[in-house]
Amino acid sequence: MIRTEALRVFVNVADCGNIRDAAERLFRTPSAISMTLKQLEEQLGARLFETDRKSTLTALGAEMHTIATELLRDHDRALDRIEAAATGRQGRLQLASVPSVAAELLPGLLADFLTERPGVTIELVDTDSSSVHALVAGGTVELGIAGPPDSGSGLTFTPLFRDPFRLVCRADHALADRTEPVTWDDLGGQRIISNEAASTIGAAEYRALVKSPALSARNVISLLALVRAGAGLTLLPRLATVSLGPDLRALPIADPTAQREVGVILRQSRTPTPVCGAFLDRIVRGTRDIR
Amino acid sequence: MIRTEALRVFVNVADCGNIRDAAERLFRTPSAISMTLKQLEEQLGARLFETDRKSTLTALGAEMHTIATELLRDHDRALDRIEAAATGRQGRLQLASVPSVAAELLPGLLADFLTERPGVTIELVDTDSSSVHALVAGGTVELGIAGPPDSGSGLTFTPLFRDPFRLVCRADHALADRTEPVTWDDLGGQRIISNEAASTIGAAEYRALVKSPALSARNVISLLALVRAGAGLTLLPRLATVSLGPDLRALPIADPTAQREVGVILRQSRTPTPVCGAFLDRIVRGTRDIR
DNA sequence: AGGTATACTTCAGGCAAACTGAAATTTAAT
DNA sequence: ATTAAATTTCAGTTTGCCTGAAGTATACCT
Repeated sequence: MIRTEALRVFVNVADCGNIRDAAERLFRTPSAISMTLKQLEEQLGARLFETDRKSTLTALGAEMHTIATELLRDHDRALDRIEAAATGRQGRLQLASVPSVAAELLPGLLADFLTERPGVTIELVDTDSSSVHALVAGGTVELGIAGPPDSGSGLTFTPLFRDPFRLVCRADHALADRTEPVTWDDLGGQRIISNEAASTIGAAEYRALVKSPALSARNVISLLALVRAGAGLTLLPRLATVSLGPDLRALPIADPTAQREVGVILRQSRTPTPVCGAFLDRIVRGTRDIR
Repeated sequence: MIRTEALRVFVNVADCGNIRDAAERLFRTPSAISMTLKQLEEQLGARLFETDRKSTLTALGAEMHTIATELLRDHDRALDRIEAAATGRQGRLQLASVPSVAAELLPGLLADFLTERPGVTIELVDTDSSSVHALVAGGTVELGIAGPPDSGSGLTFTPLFRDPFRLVCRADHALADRTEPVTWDDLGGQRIISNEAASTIGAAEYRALVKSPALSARNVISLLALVRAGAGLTLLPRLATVSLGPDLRALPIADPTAQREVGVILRQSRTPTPVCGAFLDRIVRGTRDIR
């Protein structure tokens, strides 16, 4: 069997015009090169060089040189692609995230990641937590960033950080200038606009506040528009409130259980691609301080 | 370094869906396959199969499978081309020959040769002996079939057979019905049309006959046309006379030195291509009986 | 032409890598 | 739970490449 490395030896000797220089290039001794060349010629049953001074190729040698050079080029290129795919230097990363993380955390992380890995392509979908779960479960997206999924969904959840809810109200609202954290009692009689993120709040007091089907919104933009319009108040994770306008306030809440958990969603028994794995490391490192 | 054979192992296992079958295909034991696979995953730093039952690939494994399959296809194809070139199964053979050999001997040999080696291309030039030498010396053609070249021309000559000259005359010529071989004396007073082949005849008597610049022709067709027209007689190698029409005769010549030597012309210190080498064998075998 | 330097090949020994067969472990199935 | 099958691990052997030294051929120089 003709070894690829024997062809590489041949091409190098042909290019150098002598064994000594080729040996140096290949970090071998001349004797090793000589033996490899001899073996190659035996396997082919024909000579590749005119004399044993390797300065001139036979006709077959010249033909071989063309074919082997091409072979090695393709070979090295393919091996590089494999290497790139395996180390995550190259590949496609499809991910879905809840909007707050997508807007506040991911941009910086993704920008750095792409700069380090020019061969990587990223596709980001931002949507609510349950859609993130669905996209990961369905394989549309490899990685999700959202709250914990239902058990038995075939998904794994790796917690990243916890994020306390805040009360969002207009700057001219009665509660806006409170210095103390807001209690559930403070919200008695207020109209609360429910939303998907806040629905994970387990506190019975909150449940009572949003029990009746008053008003709810799915999208953060419309949610805030409703608050701005004076339609009511809402609760949002802290991260979703960092870029509110001057006309709105985000007030801490006294109940420490009013928080959401954000983590990474993956499909069970699906080894992540190397790109995904690398980005995962990056996310964990990038959110360690928030935890 | 990732070996090509390791990739072949991987692709086979992926295709078979298990190690045992792949081991059988590759004439290895399952343990060898297992170790190669393990080593490959270590070199990549990532898993290629989801479980250690090799039935499902990871995302990286699937990507690798695509790349590696393509790599192996190209690799095997290139190696086959090399093999074909080295064994003369494929390639181009450019050869030049004197017309008599080209017309009488080569057609059969070439036809057989091409049937055995479908990948081979042949280009045949037929011209006079000295042009054959020039074409070989100039590299236009790799192999020549002709008389011996001048020494010092950088050509090698391998004798194939000797071919006695015959006297060509019209069927109604006075000499046409002779039963005895023709002597130089018989030709006294006859007009001899000289030609390149006959100019190698060394006999002083013949030299005397064609000394004065009477008539000469280069091409066999025109030479015979002249004889037919009654312009004179000529001497041609026996091989060139086997297909004369009924109106011409080819008479043996008494002088045993009136013969030409035909052989193979190659460039000195140029290793013949494998196709050429193979055809050379064929010529030698095909002309052994004539010698 | 002869001597010398250079280039290549050959040889023997060392060493690393790969393969085999047996035993252990893991996984799937009844 | 037990059994059967598949895979991995382990130890030992073999294979084959590489090195360094010695030998041979070639080219260059005087």
